Amino acid sequence: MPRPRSRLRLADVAERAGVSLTTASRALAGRDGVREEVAERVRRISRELGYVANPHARTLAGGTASTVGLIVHQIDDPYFSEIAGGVVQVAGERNLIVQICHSGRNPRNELRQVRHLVAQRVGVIIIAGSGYVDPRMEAEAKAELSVFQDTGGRLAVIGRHFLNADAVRPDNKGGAETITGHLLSLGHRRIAVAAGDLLLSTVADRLAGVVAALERAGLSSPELPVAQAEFTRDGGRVAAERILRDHPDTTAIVALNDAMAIGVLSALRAHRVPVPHRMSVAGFDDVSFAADLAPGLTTVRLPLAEMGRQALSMALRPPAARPRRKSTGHALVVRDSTGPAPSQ
Amino acid sequence: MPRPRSRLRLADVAERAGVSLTTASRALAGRDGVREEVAERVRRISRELGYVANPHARTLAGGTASTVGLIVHQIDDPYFSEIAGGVVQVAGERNLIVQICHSGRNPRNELRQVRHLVAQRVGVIIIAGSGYVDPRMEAEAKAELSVFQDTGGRLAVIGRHFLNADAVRPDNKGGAETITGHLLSLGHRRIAVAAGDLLLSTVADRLAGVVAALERAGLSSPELPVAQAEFTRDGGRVAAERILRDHPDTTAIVALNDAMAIGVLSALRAHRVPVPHRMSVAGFDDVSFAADLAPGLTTVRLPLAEMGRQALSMALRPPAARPRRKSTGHALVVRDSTGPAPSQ
DNA sequence: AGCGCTCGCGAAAGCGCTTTCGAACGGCGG
DNA sequence: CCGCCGTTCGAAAGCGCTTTCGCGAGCGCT
Repeated sequence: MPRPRSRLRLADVAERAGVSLTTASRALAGRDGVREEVAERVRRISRELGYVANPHARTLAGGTASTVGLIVHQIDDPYFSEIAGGVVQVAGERNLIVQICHSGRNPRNELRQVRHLVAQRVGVIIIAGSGYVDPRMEAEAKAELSVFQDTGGRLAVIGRHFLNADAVRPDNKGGAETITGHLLSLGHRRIAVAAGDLLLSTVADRLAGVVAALERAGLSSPELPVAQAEFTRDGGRVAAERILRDHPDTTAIVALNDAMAIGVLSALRAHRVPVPHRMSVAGFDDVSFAADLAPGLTTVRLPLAEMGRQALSMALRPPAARPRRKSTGHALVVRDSTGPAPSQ
Repeated sequence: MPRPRSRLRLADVAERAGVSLTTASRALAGRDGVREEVAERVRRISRELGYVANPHARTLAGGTASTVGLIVHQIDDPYFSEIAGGVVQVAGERNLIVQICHSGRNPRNELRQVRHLVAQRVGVIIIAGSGYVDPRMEAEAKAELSVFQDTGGRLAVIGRHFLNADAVRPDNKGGAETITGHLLSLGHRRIAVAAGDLLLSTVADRLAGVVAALERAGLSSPELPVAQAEFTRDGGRVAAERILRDHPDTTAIVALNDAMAIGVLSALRAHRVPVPHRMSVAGFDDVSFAADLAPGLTTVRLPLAEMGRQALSMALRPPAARPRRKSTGHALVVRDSTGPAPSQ
């Protein structure tokens, strides 16, 4: 589909302002070497004409696009959509454009998306969501991203480890310790975990937190029942079924994210297991509607939107000598899905 | 941040293949005028070298970017993130890039985003979410979008009216009639509505459906209590408060989307109004976690992800003479938030 | 053999912008 | 009054790609 020539070029603005293309460019870019009076005139004319630069031309000439690539596992997962909300907000304020890609929790796919973004010459890449402990994939992605950084690209990651990248890191281990401690203090001793793929670093970290809390309480962790399934609502359902079957005397389930917790609650409802009287359920993330579930979900609050905002803000700051780390706080949010352990 | 020259140019591929730039370009684009044997060689070399075209150069030279712009009110609203999920999925399959913008339900902002996308030379724009009945704004946006279409851009809208655009249209009126009918059949007569901004076409359409159902049942609609507030969870809370205060004998509230329904439920819980025994609540959209609320939300199911998929697929098909319309089905989903009207 | 075709390919002209390099100008000291 | 410098601006060279135009070769035809 052939498009007619662009509607309004910088040359048009320059002509109207009675200056050269060069001067117009400099004026609008705020470069110096242009008398303030002239610059102002160019800006005014540009505004009057409604001129908007062609970003492709700009990128081609200049090197880097004013675009940020955001890689999430799945945008319709509230965890990611809330993070994305934060990213899009900051981007909007700075007139940047956000490109969204799904990695679908698939390392190969993620690599592909990274390649895509690099080919696009985006200026910033933000990767949200856990990395894979799978070393081979991780290595390939790392290689690709290092090239990206070496050529001036800015990288920030949320909730995963990555050498040389600015990182926003929720305290997964600490949060898991906190919530496990909450259950212990309610008297629970037979605790089970609904976990996602253990190769996901987030899952591994949170699980480590649960184990740490149990050990600190003097409970031997080797026998900790860990039901591994997808890190989603359906996975939570599956995990809960398995726990009910294999460890029927469990009194509390820690789901390693809210999505799984929802699945767990749903499975428990199907099995007519009263929550929290017979079984306590805890989640992690505090996605926006955790409060509205039946029953309200006790969980660990992570400032998701804020994390997205911080990631982009960090990436946008001039590159530091050493990668920045921003640890986010977490807070225990007690609602109705947890209660005292049944007195047996 | 100056970037070194691109890693690999089409010229490099052409040289290695022993053909001219022109031929290489044609070969990779699948244009004819190049012997199959030569084309195959170019493709092979390109693959071996891992060549990826610079999309900005391509756009600049060619006219249109292989990018789709998606305008949503707010990406962390499940209604939109589920739609976005569908769009991103189809885009991923076709190697397109999705750019997300927030309009924040603000007409002026939406216009700004449209301008931005047009300036970006995106090939496709998808606008999700209701339009504004505000004629002035709408007119400006229409002008902008018409230019976009005239210059070969493809436009699709979801859930709003727009001349000349392919559209995916949930049956807002019909769905609202259905759910109102459900409440009527449960014996409710004093029904109130929690509505968003009436200037939003979605709100207007759904409200019309409620009114139509009531009129068909012989109930005079002029006295229908309509509490207008933001089209969000908070708005739902506000609307519920107002309904409880001004129309204390109401037995059922129709919220015009699930977000408001959640707010309504939350307000009712705060006021200790038992749902559904004292008050039935119905929503609209069936966002993914409506089933997990307390109590499970009776609502109208819209195939949100599918709507996103359809919108992009439609926009990608070669332009038709007349704009395409795709009406989506809807289904009443009865859960626990609605029940028989209290016997007074 | 000579003519006009078609077919396959390459040279070159942009697309709209940024940036380098050099020109013009005015002010200054010598 | 001349030369030098700093400042302000413009001409032009790309950035990497697509596309128009034209050339030359090979074909069938008269």
